[in-house]
Amino acid sequence: MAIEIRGSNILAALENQGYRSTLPRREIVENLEKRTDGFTAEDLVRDLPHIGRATVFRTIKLLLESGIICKLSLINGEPRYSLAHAEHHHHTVCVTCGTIGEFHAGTVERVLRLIGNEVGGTIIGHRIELYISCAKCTRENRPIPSSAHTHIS
Amino acid sequence: MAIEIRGSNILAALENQGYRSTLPRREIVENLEKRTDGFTAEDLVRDLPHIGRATVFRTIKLLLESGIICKLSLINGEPRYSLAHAEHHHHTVCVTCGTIGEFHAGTVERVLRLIGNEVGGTIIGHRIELYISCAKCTRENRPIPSSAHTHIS
DNA sequence: CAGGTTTTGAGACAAGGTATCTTTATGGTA
DNA sequence: TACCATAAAGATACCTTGTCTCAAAACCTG
Repeated sequence: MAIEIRGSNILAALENQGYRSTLPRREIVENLEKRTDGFTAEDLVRDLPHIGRATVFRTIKLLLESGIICKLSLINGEPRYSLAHAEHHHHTVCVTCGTIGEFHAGTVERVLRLIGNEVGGTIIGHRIELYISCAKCTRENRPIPSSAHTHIS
Repeated sequence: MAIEIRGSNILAALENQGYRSTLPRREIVENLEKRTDGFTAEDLVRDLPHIGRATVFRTIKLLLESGIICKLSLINGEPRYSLAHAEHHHHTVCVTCGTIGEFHAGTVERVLRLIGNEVGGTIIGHRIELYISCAKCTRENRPIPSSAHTHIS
């Protein structure tokens, strides 16, 4: 039931922006609402083989622009999408199992704003990803890929 | 002269890691040292047509792993490389002209460390990009592409 | 300068995404 | 409810950013 409500919310959000509620869009939204972790565009393509690849990508773009999903990078740069649970937030990404979490930190935002002012010009926004080995992977002693360290600034 | 010295430093760094100092590598290093802003792999390929594309990408990888250059994302996700001027730092990226700057903020690092601890697990690293309209673009009233706002979390 | 190892270049391949073009679905309206 | 203008879908070609393979060339060391 909760899912039903959520689904209609997302579609309603799209409709409010002037987009039509079509069958492919409904199926894509329904599919990604079942997901509790990051996913790729190809995941959706595989799951919904009767929907064209282009449509999947177009819908992803729409959902990104509406802030319903976010796009983020694994430590090696691979893209992942994830449902947005909060208004403004960033992601923790486990480098070994790929699990994605959300966090928000006012302090970081404030500091970035200060830096932006120092640099001069106008702040548009920022991108932050925090790479971790998650609690579970750490507990299970899952090895950190050595390549991990070469990927981050 | 300064460039000469720098060039040999970079090549020396590669040699210290067991890599050979070859003509293509020397030319690539020389080329990217002339650059004062972000560049793409294709920029190098175009500039050095007698060097194979694979070699350019292989050398970029080497330089990334040695921390000599960094890889970052424009606001739309397009990759850019830039010479690393400081040990650990992040980048400001102008969304209108693409100019790239560096900054370092201990506060941000500290806060991210705290967040990592809260989440549990082990911190591996982070990625931060601060998107701005740089001082020059702001002064000249260069319009922010509206798409800019749809690309950031 | 011979020999073993690294590196290169050419080109095929792969992932992730966009553009184009024709056909189909949708939603408003008579 | 049927009609119509328009938005969206599907198929497919294409693009960008890389990576892989494999034979040939370049390096270094003795």
